[in-house]
Order: sequence, then C-alpha cells, then structure tokens
Amino acid sequence: MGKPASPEAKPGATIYSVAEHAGVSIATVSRVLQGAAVVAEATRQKVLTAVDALGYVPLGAARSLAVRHHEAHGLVLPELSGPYYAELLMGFEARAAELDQSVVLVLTDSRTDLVAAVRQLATRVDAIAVFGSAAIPADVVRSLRAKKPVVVIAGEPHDGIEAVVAENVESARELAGHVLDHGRRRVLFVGDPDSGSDVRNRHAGYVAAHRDRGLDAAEPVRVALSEADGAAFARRLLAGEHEADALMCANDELALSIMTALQDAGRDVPGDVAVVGWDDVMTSRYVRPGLTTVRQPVHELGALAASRLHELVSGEPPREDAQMLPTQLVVRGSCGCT
Amino acid sequence: MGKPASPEAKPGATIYSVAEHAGVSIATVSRVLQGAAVVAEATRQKVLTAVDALGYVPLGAARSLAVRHHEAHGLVLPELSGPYYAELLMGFEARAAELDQSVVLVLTDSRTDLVAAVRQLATRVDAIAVFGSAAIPADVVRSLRAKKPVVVIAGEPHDGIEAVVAENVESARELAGHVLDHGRRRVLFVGDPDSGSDVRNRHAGYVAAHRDRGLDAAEPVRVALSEADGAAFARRLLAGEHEADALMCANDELALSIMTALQDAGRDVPGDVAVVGWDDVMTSRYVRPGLTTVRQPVHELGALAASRLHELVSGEPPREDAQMLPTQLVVRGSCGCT
DNA sequence: CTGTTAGCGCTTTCAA
DNA sequence: TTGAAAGCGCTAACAG
Repeated sequence: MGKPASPEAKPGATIYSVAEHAGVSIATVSRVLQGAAVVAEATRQKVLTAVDALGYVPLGAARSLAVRHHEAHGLVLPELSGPYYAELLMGFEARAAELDQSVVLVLTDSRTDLVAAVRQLATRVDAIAVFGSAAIPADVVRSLRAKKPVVVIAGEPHDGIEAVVAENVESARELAGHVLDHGRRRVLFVGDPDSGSDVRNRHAGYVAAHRDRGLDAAEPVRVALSEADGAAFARRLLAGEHEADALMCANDELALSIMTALQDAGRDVPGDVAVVGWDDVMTSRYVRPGLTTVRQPVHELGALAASRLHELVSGEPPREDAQMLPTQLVVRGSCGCT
Repeated sequence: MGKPASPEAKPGATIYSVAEHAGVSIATVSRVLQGAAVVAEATRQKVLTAVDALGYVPLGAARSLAVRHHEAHGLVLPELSGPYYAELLMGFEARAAELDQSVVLVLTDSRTDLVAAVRQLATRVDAIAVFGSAAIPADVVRSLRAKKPVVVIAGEPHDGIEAVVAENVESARELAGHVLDHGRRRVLFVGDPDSGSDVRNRHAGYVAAHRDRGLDAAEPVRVALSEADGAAFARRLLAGEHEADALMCANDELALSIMTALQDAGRDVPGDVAVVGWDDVMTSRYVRPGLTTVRQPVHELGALAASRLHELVSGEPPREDAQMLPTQLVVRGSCGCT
C-alpha cells in the first residue's frame, strides 16, 4: 500500500490533458474556451465534454502571462466600518464586474507594512484606485503611477494622477448657510480640515457661508472622524470648554455621537444647539430629531473610479482636473427645521 | 517624427532588464527579490539599485505560474450594505493579509452571471470562501470543491465542504426566553426560516424557548431581511393582520424599521409591543429605546474563514463539522427591560 | 477549421 | 555565491 493521496490533492488538469482527452490540439482547446476563433461545432463539443469530464479550471496566471495583463483592478481603502467605504466598494465592484475585471482589495488599517502591501498589489493588477486619505506616502503613489494607471478617490489630482471626487465646497456652503439662516450665530465646525481634502473643502464652504453674510467663522474644532472622538468633544462642550448654538460636523458619525451625548445630558437638539452632519448614513434617518446632512453619490464615485481605471488601461490619457459628482442637501429636524 | 508613445505606455522592466542593468544573471535578481538564498551583499546592492533605477515591478502572473499557486484567496459575498458583511470582509482581509494572501472579492448581487463569475474567480485564487446565502447553486460549489478548497461562511457543511458559523440556536433560545419571561405571551418570529441556516437556527431557538415553558410558538411571519420588508410588515401589523405583544426579528434592519414604524404610528415600544433583533448594528445603540439584540463575532468569523482557507491550501484535511463561534445577548430597552 | 510552435516573465534545480 | 537552462500553462501568430 502506497502513500495515501492527500485529501486536498488538486487534480491539476491542464490545457494539455484536456486536448489529449478530446483528441485535439491545445490551440483548439484555447480557441473554444476563449470563444474567439471559429471552431467546428463537433470539435467544440468534444472539447467541452473533455473540459468537464476533467473538471478543468484554467490557470489564470498562465493566461495573464501570455496576454500580458491581469484583467484585475486594485482598490485601496482605509477600512470598511460605516457605510461610506462599503458603498464605495460596492460601486467599484459592480462597475468592474461589468468591465470583466476582478477586484483585489487592500485595507490599509489592517496593514503593518502599507508600502509593501501596495507594491505587492501592483504586482497582480493592471491599475489601482486609492482612497484619498488612505495614508499612502505621496512618493509611493507617484512611483506606482510610473508603472500603472492610478486614480485617487476623494483626493487631489497631482503629478498626472487623476482624481474623482464628490462636490464639497458648494454643498457645505449651502448647509452652513442654512444653519446660519435659522438665526444661529455661533456655529462651530467640528472636524480637522487638515485631515484630507474632503474635510478641508467642507470647511472652506463653511467659511464661505459666513463670509457671504458678513459673519466671522470660528476656528474649527480639530477632532478625528469617529464616534469616540465625537463623544469626547461632547464632554468638553458640556463642560463649557466651547460655546455654540450649532455644530457643523465633518461627518455623520461625529454628529450622531455628539447629538446623542448632548441629549443624554439633557440638552435639547435643536433647541439648545443644532447639529448637522455629512454622509447621510442609515442611522441619520432613525435618530430623533432626524439628522440634517449631505448625501454623496458614493456608489457612483466608486463606479466612476473603476470606469476611469479601465479607460486609462485602455490607453486613454489621464485627465488634468478631478471629475466631480454632485451632492445633495438632506434637511431633517436637527438643524432647527420642523 | 515617429508615432508618439502612448502617454500610458508602461516602461515594462523585466527581470531580464534588471539583471542586465546590474550585470548579474536573472537567477540572482530573483534570489535577492525573494530574499531566500544567500547573496553577496555587494551583489544585492547592485541589484537593488538596478531595481529602482528601472522602477521594476515584478509580474505576479509569471511568479504564480512558476510557483504554481496564486497567493490569493477568493471571497464571495452577497453585498455590503449594512455592517454585517463589511465587518466580515474586514476580518477576512486582515487575516489574509497576515498570511500574505491577496483577497479578490466577488459580490453576487451585482452579477448577472454568478456562475461565470465564480468560475472566473477560481481561475485566479488558491481557495474560496462563500457566504452561505450567496445563492450559488450547490452543484457549482461542489464542482469548485473538487479543484480548490472551499469554506462556506454561515452555512451548513456538506459534501466535504467545511463551514464556519456563529452560534444561533442557543442564543435565540435565550433571547426568546428573555422576552417570554417579561410576561409576553404572543411573541411573533419575523423572518423566513427557509431563507438560510442562520435564520432557520434562530427560529429553532425561538421554538425551543417556547417548548421550554410549555408554550406554543406561533407560525413565523415569513418576510425578507431588509428595512423595506420590515416597514411593509409593520403596516400589516398596524392594520390588524397580526396580533402580537412582542416581535422577535431575524435581524436588526427588520427590527429597527418595524420599531420605528410602530412608534411613528403612536404605538409604545416596548409598552404595547416589545421588539428585539439580531446583529447589533450601529443604529441599534442609537435608537430609543435601545434595541435588544444579539452580537455576533463577525470579524472573527471572517478571520476564521481566511485561516481555514490557508490551512486547507496547506494540505490540512477539511473538518467534518462546522466550527462555531459564540454570540452574545445584548439587552437594552426594547425588550421591556428598563 | 486545426495543428505547431514560439514565447510571456519568473523560479528553481543543477553545475560550476 | 553565481549562472545556465528547463520548465510553469496559456495565447497567438503562422502554416497548412
């Protein structure tokens, strides 16, 4: 009795074994599988029969090597908590699927060696989309760009790397204006304008809305974008460290955690202080009062990134300036509307 | 003047050009890049210099072909709305990263030809994890299994395909028991036990809790798991089509939309009717009353799937029965507790 | 319509 | 410590 076969042994049918089984050449097998050239119906059937008799699964790597491209797009995102990145990914994946591209995903928050991860990614895809705040050193992105098409999502275009973004400045101006027009005179911007171009532009719109009305904008309260950061800020606000009759938060997570903390402390929202956010996450519809916020076309943004990647791979030249998708103000009760 | 080079032309450095530039053989280049064999320090430096002078990016496909594996795991999920799948994916990706495996993602809701998508996936990865309710025909999964390791997440093990799951029956029994012990006597199960093993097992626990107390369980109200389905059910409940003093919903989306709809109609939750869910999504902490629910170790579930895939690829035999991760009851106010 | 054959770029013996 | 050379499995001319 010989050594027992590993229970996981892969049969390992190749194009050769299929050809042999079908009594044709490997070229013919390749032709029927690619569906390209014309093959006699009888021959085609023989091949197909052989294929599933042997349970043949082509080796993608061999094809990629021969055709000299991967038929895959890379996507680099910070993480997936909250609906924003997930929705972006869904849009990206859906469009990539339409274009017959696989998507290989890298989440930077789980990586210790980000640079290595991206380099490794570049090894197996034709093009890469990177989220703006994914914290990849600019020179890494640039060197990547020298080898493969790259687009940055929600970031600034630079060095021939094109960008796709959602509109921020004008909608922020509109949102801040809306709050100001409720008669609020001390509206604080909560979020760090230096943390990325999205927040920077939202802050710019906030400042513009004040300027429009001849008002002075307060200094931004620089906090990160998580629920925990919001809760911490709420405590400081409650302790009297800040004075405000309205809060314009850089995203909904922040707005939600702050609003809830204020309510739990007995403050009235929007009576004592109005709170508005950005993103229109699911929770924003459920809380009371409903959170006034801005909805971004996140799905479309992902899809656009995938489309551009494909076009760049196809040889189209990169665009000079960012493609911008429109956003939409969603007015609910937390801003002071009834 | 010749034809202008495409602005997207990839330089196309290969191991040969690097070797030439460094004045060594391609074998040596390979050795320093793999870090495997010992190479004289001086030689190593020459190679490294050449590598970034040329901006060399190895071609993954060529390596895969030579080493005969992809160093990539496939993951098939239905979609990513809501935190459940996103969290699962994060867990999977993180563990895969630790194991130096790329992850290529397929979302079935965006596919018209699911079978083709999975077949195509099999072409470029070493192993595949499929979410239980991803609606892949059983025979496709089985034929896949003949070629590569497969694990199903939150499904039943079968035909040598192993499964990883979160505990459902006992926690459902505990949850239903908790509601019953609040004195509720007409608790309805909202969700379709035939839609997948998760819901089936939650329903089984619900039935068991009744049996434990010598009570009769009502027939389940078979609805799908989205917010829209919940809202539709709420309308029917409000219209008097069902009678209940408590609702045990198959997931939080359902519970949340139902609870909100009831409240909007003036019903008191939990006074008139208690509502409990499953998953502990973010919103469940924010609504008032807080939603009583069950928290699953979703991240760990994803990580476990990735681990098993890797072990299977390494030749370990598949397990007979599902590996089960414990869940945790999260009691807030919606069940009747104060 | 089908077969032969030359690579695609990399890893890995085997020698030196 | 290094080089030569034989593949890995597939595609795509090129012949026939």
